[in-house]
Amino acid sequence: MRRRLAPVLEGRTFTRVEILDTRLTRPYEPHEVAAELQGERVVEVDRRGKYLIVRFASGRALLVHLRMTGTLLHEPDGATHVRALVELDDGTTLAYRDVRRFGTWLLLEPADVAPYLAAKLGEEPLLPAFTAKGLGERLRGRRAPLKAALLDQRTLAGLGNIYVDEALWYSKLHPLREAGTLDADELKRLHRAIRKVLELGIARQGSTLSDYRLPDGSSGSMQDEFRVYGRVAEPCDRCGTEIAKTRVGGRGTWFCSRCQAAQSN
DNA sequence: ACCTCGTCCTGGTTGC
DNA sequence: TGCAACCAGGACGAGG
Repeated sequence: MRRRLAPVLEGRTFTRVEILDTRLTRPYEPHEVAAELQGERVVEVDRRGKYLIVRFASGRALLVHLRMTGTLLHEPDGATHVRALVELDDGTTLAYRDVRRFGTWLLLEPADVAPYLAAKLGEEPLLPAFTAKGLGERLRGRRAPLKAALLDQRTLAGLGNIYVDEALWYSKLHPLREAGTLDADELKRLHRAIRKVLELGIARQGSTLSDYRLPDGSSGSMQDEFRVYGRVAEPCDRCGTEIAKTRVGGRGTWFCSRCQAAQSN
């Protein structure tokens, strides 16, 4: 999304902003945020974890979190569930569509951007600084299920329910494994698997299960790469055992009970 | 400090 | 066929 949005937004000025959903900018007034955004010029579209960061020449930044069903559409054609509209100085329009209304827009002053993100997010798993050893340090002493620890954005940034299940399958680790008990080899496998699934997700441009779209309206294809997510009773691609479904931390959880044994290997 | 769970929200699916 | 109940989940606040 960031990669597709950057060429559309960078250098553009927000000439008119209309926020249609009062939930989007909570707790701030939609019309006040819209007024503040008007006239801002985009210098960069950045990303941190699951936040899109629209950086303006003023130093301020708009943090967009798409949550479940948010999408940013350039030149939308008859889109439904449009929650905000941005007119750009090249005459084109950016629409924010969000069926479930979980997404958020937060406009931050220059000094607040870095501290806000630092408080909410752990390391970026695709940067060189992210290591298996570092991952071990983040998990050390934690008694929560491994899956729950990985879904916590402060452990590392960017993994959601799909990517955690996929990463655990690749690393052959059980979702209920106590997070702090992984040995060096398991951490190495997990580290590799996390990078693999995120890189695959980016290459496939995300998973379109129903609502997710790229800014040009096209679909992602990561759903075609799923090894476990949503595949209950289908055979495991590695061993043929039927994929199991359970709940961990209130989330649907798919795994192979043979490949991902409860105990360490 | 850490952990778990309920809540928000809508539309698609399931079950009677 | 119609309608109610259920399911999907990221982040956050309450409570343990």
